Amino acid sequence: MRLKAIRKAKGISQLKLAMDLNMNQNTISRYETGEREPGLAELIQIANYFHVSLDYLLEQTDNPERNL
Amino acid sequence: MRLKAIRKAKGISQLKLAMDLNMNQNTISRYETGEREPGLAELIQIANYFHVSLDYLLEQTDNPERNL
DNA sequence: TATAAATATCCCAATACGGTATATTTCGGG
DNA sequence: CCCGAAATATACCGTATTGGGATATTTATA
Repeated sequence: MRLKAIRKAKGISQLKLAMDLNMNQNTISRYETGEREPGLAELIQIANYFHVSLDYLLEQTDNPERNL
Repeated sequence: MRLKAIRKAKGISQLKLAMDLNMNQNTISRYETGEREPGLAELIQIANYFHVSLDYLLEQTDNPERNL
């Protein structure tokens, strides 16, 4: 999860992000420390919030040959 | 999850996929029916197996303006 | 250095997960 | 058509993982 870096790049706090996404601050913290994993719904919410792709968020080097 | 469609396009069975990924056949079935959600590790395994992006696998319309 | 903001951790009940086993559906050959 | 086999879905169950409230710790600022 590249969450922490992305969030900081946007200069927003865990708390604000959490509130915007109707989550708990500690949940965000746990995602960032890797103590917990987000479900797919949360993952997508986060990606959409920051306008980043899931591959980017999950640090997948975008595979050049893909989709189908 | 666009898993079922992708898998069928490649013409492989749930069982073969499951064995290739060291998973159980019913686990694949559950992902496809939506009864269960894969964790991030499984998700990435599957995307890599089929050489598709996570966004594609999760039916995210690749956001044109993205990644930072 | 005191206070506030930001982030991490503890404990817990609830849920979601995967495995084995089994049922159901799909499909090709006779 | 019908039967058997392959493919897929469902039931049950023990366990692991999750998120929330509360709180501790760290970081920043005045």
